Amino acid sequence: MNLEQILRQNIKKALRQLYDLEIENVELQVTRKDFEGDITLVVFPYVKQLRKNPKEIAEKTGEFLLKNVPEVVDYNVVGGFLNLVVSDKYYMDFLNRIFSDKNYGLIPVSDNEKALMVEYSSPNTNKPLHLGHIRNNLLGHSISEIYKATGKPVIKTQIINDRGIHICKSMLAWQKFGNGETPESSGLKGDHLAGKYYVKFDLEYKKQIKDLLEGGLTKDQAEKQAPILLEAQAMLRKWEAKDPEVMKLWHKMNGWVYKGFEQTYKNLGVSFDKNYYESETYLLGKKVVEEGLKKGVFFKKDDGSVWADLSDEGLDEKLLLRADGTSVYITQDIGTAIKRFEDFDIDSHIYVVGNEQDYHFQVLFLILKKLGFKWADKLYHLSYGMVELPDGKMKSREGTVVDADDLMDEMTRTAREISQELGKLEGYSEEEKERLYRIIGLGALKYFILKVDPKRSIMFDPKKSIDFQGNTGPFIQYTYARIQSILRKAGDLRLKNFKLKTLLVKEKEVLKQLESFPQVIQNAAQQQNPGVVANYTYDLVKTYNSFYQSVPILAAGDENERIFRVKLSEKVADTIQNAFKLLGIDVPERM
RNA sequence: GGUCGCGUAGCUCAGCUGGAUAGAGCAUCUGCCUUCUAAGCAGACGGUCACAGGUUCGAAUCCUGUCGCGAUCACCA
Repeated sequence: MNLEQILRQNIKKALRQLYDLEIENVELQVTRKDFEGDITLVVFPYVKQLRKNPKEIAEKTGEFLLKNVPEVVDYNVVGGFLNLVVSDKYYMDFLNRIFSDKNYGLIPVSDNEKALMVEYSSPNTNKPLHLGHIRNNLLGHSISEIYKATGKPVIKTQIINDRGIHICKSMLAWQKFGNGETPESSGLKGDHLAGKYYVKFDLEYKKQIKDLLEGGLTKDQAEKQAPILLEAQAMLRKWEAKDPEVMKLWHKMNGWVYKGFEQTYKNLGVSFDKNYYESETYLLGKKVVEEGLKKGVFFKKDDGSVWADLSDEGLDEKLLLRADGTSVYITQDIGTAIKRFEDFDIDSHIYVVGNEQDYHFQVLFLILKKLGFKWADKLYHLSYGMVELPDGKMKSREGTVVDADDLMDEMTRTAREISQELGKLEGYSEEEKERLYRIIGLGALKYFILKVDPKRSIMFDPKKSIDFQGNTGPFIQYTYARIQSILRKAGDLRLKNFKLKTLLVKEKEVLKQLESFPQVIQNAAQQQNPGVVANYTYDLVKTYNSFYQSVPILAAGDENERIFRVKLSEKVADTIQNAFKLLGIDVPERM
């Protein structure tokens, strides 16, 4: 039982014995810095029922706790706030209790609980990944790790949008203008190569539209009749008919792209347990929709198209199958969801997808519920905000996207420049240095993105570089590295036992921070927000640095103090590492 | 127009399951490296929590309305 539970229990007991009052909620909060104490009970909620003044209730309760709870060694009352002072011994025992647990705060994944599936990334295979995908990937990876740390088994997946007209566009452009160019011949990463031809298609398409407009066609006509678009549509039909030539080209170019994605994912530090491909699942949904039609869940219009009527739920009618029988986006998602629950023993599913698709998921979940799937109310959309540039949203057509690979390289470059300027890496090989620059550069990038509440949009200004000072990844990594330096010098002090009478305020502050880590993980999972972990880590580090700066550790006069402070420091470092693991950020031994 | 989300310091963000005087970082300014790594620490400056009502002992937080920004309402994905 932790301190908070002990206190809650005893406060209930106190009110019962003192006033014969049964209460549900005990409102505890961390005592504000300007007051003496560690934990504060707010007694206002009981005032009305008891018809006594808050000060008296607080006094009596404080007295009771002081007498009956060994961890409470003093109290004071300010207005309706009862500030409790917790014994130093409690915190020293706490440190001893958690010290040898390297995974402090992380609950081992349970083997008898059903898994949660998390879908993220979901790229198109016609262009490289950009900053928007980075946010998506980091959120997906981090939320998976956070759930695992609460003991929940997690299966990470992505749906790869590998078919459709947009894929044909880059294929066609490569066929027409590529002259057989390959990643090997050009030195381009496969996904960038495909992206290059996707852009080429668009240029040519625009040119043809312009010509047609000059030839006297309307804008609408020109957009629909441009020869290159007609060719792309013809190619899609051939693809659906499994034309060998087209399939061969499709396999070849997608192969390039997958290789490129693999490298980007590796650099970003994310991975998947299972891939789903749209080309393999897009037919599944059709069957289910047709069954739903028979059961009367959906209806057919005169032209033969199939719809879901969601007007009872306050939404519109939604198309599920076109008049010609072909499927639309949501049809495929229906099939994919069902397949996933068949393929794996999962009880819930999170889709990490941008908030532009809020409506889509609302509809998807409703339809699955209408179809009678029990798990339909265990589907969640982790909806996150867009990454915006100073002049608006990223638009791939307008060339304003921030490329994922470029950005990671740039972050590494910045880390290298700063490191070299500071020049603290004597004795490191070039290889070790380069690895370190990556850790720091990516740490800055990942923290920058993950510290923000997912539902908010992020402002990214390419002209301003991401900070490496203040509330940043490198700041926290730096604290970790500094502690490692101390631990290297501390020898076997960490293994000894300490005997102390009292703690300094700064020491106690750090221990209080450490104590809340497990609860922070629970909150982060519950809110599906890695930012909770990021901000906690920052607070922990701030508190530790303040201690570090004002209290000698290895230079302390008394050996018991040295032992205690080394152990405390080690535990802070462990916790930084564990917290950052949840964010997918590495920590360095030196920097 | 309907629906959803957001609006906190010059900028980027915490705080939002109601609690004490609204917190950080960046930027600007002041101190601190002969002692464990100064990517640090200590401090100053900076706020009508978009606005107006309401609920409450108490509202940045909950409710209603207004304004502003964004997304969405496709036989695109």
